[in-house]
Amino acid sequence: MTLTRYLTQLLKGNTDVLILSLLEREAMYGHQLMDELERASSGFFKISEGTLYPALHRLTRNGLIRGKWGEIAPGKERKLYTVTPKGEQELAACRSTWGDFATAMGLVAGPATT
Amino acid sequence: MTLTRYLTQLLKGNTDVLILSLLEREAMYGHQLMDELERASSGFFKISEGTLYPALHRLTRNGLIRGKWGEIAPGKERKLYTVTPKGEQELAACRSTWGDFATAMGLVAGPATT
DNA sequence: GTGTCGTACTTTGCACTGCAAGGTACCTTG
DNA sequence: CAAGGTACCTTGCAGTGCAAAGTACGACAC
Repeated sequence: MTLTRYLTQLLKGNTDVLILSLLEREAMYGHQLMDELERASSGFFKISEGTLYPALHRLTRNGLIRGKWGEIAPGKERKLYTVTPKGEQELAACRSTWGDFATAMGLVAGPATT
Repeated sequence: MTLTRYLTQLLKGNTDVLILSLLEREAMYGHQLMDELERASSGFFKISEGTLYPALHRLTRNGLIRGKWGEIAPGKERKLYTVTPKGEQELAACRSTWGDFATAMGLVAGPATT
């Protein structure tokens, strides 16, 4: 399906924004993020581990989030991620950019007389 | 600038949709598409040749558009592209997908209390 | 205890796309 | 003729999503 490919490309870049948005609400660990993302988007977004973990490491490397091992329950160690101040700024900037982008898309591809 | 990188990633996949949308209105050739895209988006989208031509060839290879050499004026040969029926269908599908994607983005990253 | 399963984290290799840069050809203008 | 602009094409690199494979550990059944 070529539509699947389109979706894959659409996700590019937005993965980081989605992760930051979720972490802004609440600190989470990897798999929790995957589940929350799917639920928050009503099942629309389903990212795989091969997408999520590299993204988390990338965001960490860029100083937008920070991960700390912690015990979420007796005997349960998880890597909890939180958004840094720099991450907050970046997220705000990306939201603005996304708005502009969506507007421009509407101008060009929008006049769908559908 | 990391925002520039974000924009680059956002464009991924959408290049094809933008090109199809413009060609749906009117047959055009390469450079004309670059100019029209910039104008139609109020200067927001500025794609380079290295993005445009490979995209045109990709769309042609997939049977979504068709290019024919023609004389647009005495002594001026240009490669004019038109959208095929398959391209029209694809474009409609992509528009629908784009709408769903934008909606999902709003659900997750939307609550910008900015 | 042992085996099996599910959860959690990580990494590798591939596929796709945008883009800077370089190349060719033609027409126009000085 | 030289210089510049327009138009088309190609190459090499960078960034990202993803399938797949690997490791580790706790929970459960037997």
